[in-house]
Amino acid sequence: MDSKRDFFQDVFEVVELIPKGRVTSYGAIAKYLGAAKSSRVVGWAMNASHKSQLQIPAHRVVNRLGMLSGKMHFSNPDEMENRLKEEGHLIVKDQIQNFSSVFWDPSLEIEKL
DNA sequence: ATGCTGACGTCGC
DNA sequence: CGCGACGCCAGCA
Repeated sequence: MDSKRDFFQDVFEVVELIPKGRVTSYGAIAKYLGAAKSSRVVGWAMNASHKSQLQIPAHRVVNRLGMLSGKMHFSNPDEMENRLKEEGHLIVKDQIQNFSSVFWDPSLEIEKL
């Protein structure tokens, strides 16, 4: 079965599907993949996203609190915050304001094939 | 080859 | 209600 697909690959596809102006959390992706307890691995996938040739908008992925917990891992920490601001998000203290409104739940937006 | 850490989240006390 | 510990998977020393 293809269910053995790489966990990272699934994460990459979901993250790529995040529409501009929206953000999601590691846990949301993990749950969508059926691994709510593997939220850490989702973050790890983001780390690999830089290695991947695919352009993964990792800046659109934040923690449950809407905090840019992974900004420090970007080429430039300010890049994540800057990009989100360009998409119309308001960042205060490295935290996305109005996070609930811009939150994008894959399990709700993406139709299961 | 083995063990620890790491971009989180949930459960337990 | 607040703090602590565990779990998950993969990369790296």
